[in-house]
Amino acid sequence: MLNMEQKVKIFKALGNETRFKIFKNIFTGGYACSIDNTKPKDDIIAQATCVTTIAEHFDFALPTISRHLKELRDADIITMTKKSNKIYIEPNLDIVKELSECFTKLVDDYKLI
Amino acid sequence: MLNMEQKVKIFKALGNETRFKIFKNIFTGGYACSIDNTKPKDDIIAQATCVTTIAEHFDFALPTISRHLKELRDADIITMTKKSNKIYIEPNLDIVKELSECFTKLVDDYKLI
DNA sequence: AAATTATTTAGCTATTTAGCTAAAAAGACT
DNA sequence: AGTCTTTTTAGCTAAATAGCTAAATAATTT
Repeated sequence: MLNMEQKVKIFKALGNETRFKIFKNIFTGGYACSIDNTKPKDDIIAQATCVTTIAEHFDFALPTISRHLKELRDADIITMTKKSNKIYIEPNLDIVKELSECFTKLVDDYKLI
Repeated sequence: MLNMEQKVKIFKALGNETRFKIFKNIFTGGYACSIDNTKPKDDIIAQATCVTTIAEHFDFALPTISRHLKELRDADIITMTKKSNKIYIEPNLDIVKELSECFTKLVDDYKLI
């Protein structure tokens, strides 16, 4: 279960327009499933999400995007996997699922008060 | 439906330890259901959540708590209702529910990719 | 009308954040 | 070895944030 500190970190990470958009892009970009574990490791599609690919969708300098990605990774809502000199990025479904359950529980529990 | 700007605002509001704790306190404090609309207006319990009551749970000055509450209200995740010279505070269940559904949808949709 | 209670506003300071450019690091390719 | 690609680190600045105290506002009570 996510502790409070982890939750606050996630909210802080998503509480910035640029990072929110990056996160959304990673989640819904279509090319996001670059290296998921159910596939053989060398099955990486051409447009797989790496830092540069993501940065192309934004009007900020590459290091800025790199820093934002670091923050999303520190909050554990994305994963970054190095393969050769690129870094492949995916959403961390498990954590997002946990967060989702937190909210569901919060709302459900409140109905009992 | 919550638009992006609203979501970012909510995340920013919850992405601070103090505000997160305040929010949690409002949600789970037990005295939170002070003036819900299903009850007659004068049925306000003695310990109903008002700014001072909340502030008592924290080691920060009252104006600091007041500002944090304003931010939670601006993010629309709590309501603040003035009655005589006190302000009664409650979670905004509708918005929290919407947020909850967002996450559920995000996770569910991703499974289809 | 004066005092008390509850809350916000104003104005300050220290810290953090978000952006930038330039340079460094780590691999891969020729 | 040298070059190209990908990403991070360093170091800077402007703006935002989170805390404080003192003062203002608004309503109630005496």
